[in-house]
Amino acid sequence: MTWQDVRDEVLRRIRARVWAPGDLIPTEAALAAELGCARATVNRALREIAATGLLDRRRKAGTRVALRPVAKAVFDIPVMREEVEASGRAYAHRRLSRAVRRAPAAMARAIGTHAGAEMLRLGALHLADGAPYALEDRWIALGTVPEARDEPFEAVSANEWLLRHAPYTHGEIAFGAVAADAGTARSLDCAEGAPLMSLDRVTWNGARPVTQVRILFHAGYALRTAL
Amino acid sequence: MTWQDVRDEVLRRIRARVWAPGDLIPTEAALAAELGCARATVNRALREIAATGLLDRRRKAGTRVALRPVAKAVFDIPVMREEVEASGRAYAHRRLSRAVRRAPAAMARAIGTHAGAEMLRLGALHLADGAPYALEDRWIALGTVPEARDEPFEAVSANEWLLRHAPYTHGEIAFGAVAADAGTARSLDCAEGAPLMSLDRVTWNGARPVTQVRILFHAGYALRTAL
DNA sequence: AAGTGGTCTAGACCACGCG
DNA sequence: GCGTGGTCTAGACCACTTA
Repeated sequence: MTWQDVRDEVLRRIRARVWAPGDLIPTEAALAAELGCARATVNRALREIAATGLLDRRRKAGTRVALRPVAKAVFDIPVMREEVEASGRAYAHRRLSRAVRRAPAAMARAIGTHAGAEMLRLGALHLADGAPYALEDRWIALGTVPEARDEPFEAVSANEWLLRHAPYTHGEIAFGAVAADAGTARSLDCAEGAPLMSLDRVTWNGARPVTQVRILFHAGYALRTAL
Repeated sequence: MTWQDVRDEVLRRIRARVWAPGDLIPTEAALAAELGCARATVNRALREIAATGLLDRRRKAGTRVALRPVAKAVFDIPVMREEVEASGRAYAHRRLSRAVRRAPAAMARAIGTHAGAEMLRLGALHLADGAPYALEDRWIALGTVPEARDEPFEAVSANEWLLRHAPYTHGEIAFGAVAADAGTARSLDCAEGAPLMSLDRVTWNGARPVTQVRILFHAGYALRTAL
């Protein structure tokens, strides 16, 4: 009886409505005895299921089948090179612009720095087999990552450079839909006003802002995963 | 030394570049000895870190700091009622249409049923404090879920009903961006051509298709998570 | 106060996959 | 072949939460 076996058996009972949504299921000790394995094995199995949202576990209260399973899905955050190469195409990266700027007020608020702080602004285009894949508009906090000032970001993409040189402790990410403006349409070779997926990401290292980036994907891009 | 302590110490060393990307880190046994805890504790910690993509683990090859960390993020799949109520607004649901139809060829291909199979097609609008929140276009496979034929889906939303009556074993989900057509714009109270987030989901119970749904969110909707 | 999940330990065996 | 991670076990103590 491996923990995977226990997990599958528990899932089977949930799906077969042996344990209906809202029901309290047996304790770890009881299941271990019934299935003939150690309590730790049952614990591992139930912990994995709870992580998918199908079970609610609370000390003393026990384990219940979730009333309304909050489906959770793990998405791989796009790392351009991987994503493009995984599809069998050649990845390339072109720097469009590079300038040291003072943080506009809105950005300062968003990342928690003071307005006017020095930042490096980078524009870049990601390509798959030469075709536009995504357009990137990035701000790097020079107060946190001063070495970025001396990096041209031509051969190496900002994303890959930052992964190696600027660790972060936490961040936020959001996907949305936006209409392509004229410049974006030109870069991504799509119609002006075309609906595009956008990705906004902000990362911090402790209390210090590291980078803020907005990526606009080519028309037709979708974020996919299995359930 | 709890597994969280071990995890934090390992993360600290990765961030401090004690172990640089690509480096082989000590074995579980070595770390357990160094940190003064059981190997199982180290295993749990490393397993958790590996799940976030920061470590690569392979038997015999050992554990390495990921060269290009594939960031993974867990998103809660929107369950309308929860999402709306979590924001402090009142949830409501309005059925727009209901009809038994034969599966069009494109849909049959997508979900793996035969063209012409009987399906229940439902249109619905989800509301938050009376304002349009999302527009739903759903097809339910009557061959797999015959009970759906007798359900009006007026009081209960299709999503909530299916969660209780039609278990699924696996599925696919995709987020994209689309432009609002005239009908959608009217339903969601936005401009025609406005960029909207779309969610497409297909689920199966074993080899049998259960349901296919496309949801279009109100303009400005974004899918968010913390890193 | 007591029951339940959360975790640690020490030891063991196994399976995979480099060399 | 053999080193490394993957997992199981049996027992123990702890922490949280609810009754």
